[in-house]
Amino acid sequence: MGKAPCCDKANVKKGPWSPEEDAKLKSYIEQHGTGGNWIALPHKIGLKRCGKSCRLRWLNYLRPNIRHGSFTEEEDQIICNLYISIGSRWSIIAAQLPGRTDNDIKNYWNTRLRKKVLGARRDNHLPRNRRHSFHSVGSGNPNIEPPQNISASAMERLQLHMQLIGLSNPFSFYNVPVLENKNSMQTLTTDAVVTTASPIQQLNQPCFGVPTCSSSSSSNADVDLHDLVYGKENEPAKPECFTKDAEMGWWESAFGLQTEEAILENGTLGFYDL
DNA sequence: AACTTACACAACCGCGTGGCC
DNA sequence: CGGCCACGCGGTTGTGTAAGT
Repeated sequence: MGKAPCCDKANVKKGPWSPEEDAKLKSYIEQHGTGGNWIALPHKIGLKRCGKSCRLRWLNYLRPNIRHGSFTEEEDQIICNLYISIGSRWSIIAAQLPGRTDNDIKNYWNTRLRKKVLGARRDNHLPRNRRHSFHSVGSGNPNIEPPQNISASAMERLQLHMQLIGLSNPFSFYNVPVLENKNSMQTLTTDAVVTTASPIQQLNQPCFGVPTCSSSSSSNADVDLHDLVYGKENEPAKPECFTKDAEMGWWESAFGLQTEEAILENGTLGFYDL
């Protein structure tokens, strides 16, 4: 017994929205709101669309103050930092980028930013259901087999993290017996990353690649996230928010919207799910 | 010019969660 | 307390188009 479908699939239209449909939905919601019931909404307007589809269209496209178009360097950095910290919690990441939708950010990460950070990939030749799998994430070394019990997302974040702390081979630690299984990995994560400092403190550490206020932080092998994304050459001026007063954490200066306490209270930071 | 490949973005699907009865 | 339902989220797929051959 499966879950009941949210709508009568035989009688709903699928595919791209027409301008007429957009106009209907937009004008109705602007006048009446959603009424707290997306399922009923398309019937009220006379749209042959699933309520879920209406909701998605509104949230991702029709809603006021939506920003489309290219992402700024500052947004790139925020996305990268948060992805490392919390993984693919796109809605949480989107909450830090006013005007951006989770869908937008997810697409942007999957199609462009990931390549910027982790290197170009050529996996479109793979069947759809094999895209985004771990092996295609560009470690560049086919001989290194990742452990199979770690999610692709987690591995990707680990890889990014390793790049940021300057390890040329992101999987080199698999040579260490104690790290060969996920439990050990969890131990590593828990002991070495999560509990040694508050998440905010961790993020203020160079190893998270955050462009700290002391931009000379890149001692020895540390790699600045900005360098990773944009390269060291032609280094543009860093966003002001990342070079402000040393007393202001990068988090506060970058996000401003939420205090560290609020973030911690919301449980939105930490090195999740590795 | 025609065809193929790669890319970007929109939209769909299925599942987890929380509110309500 | 348990079941139902709608919502929200993240993963995945579809589609249009630009770039390459």
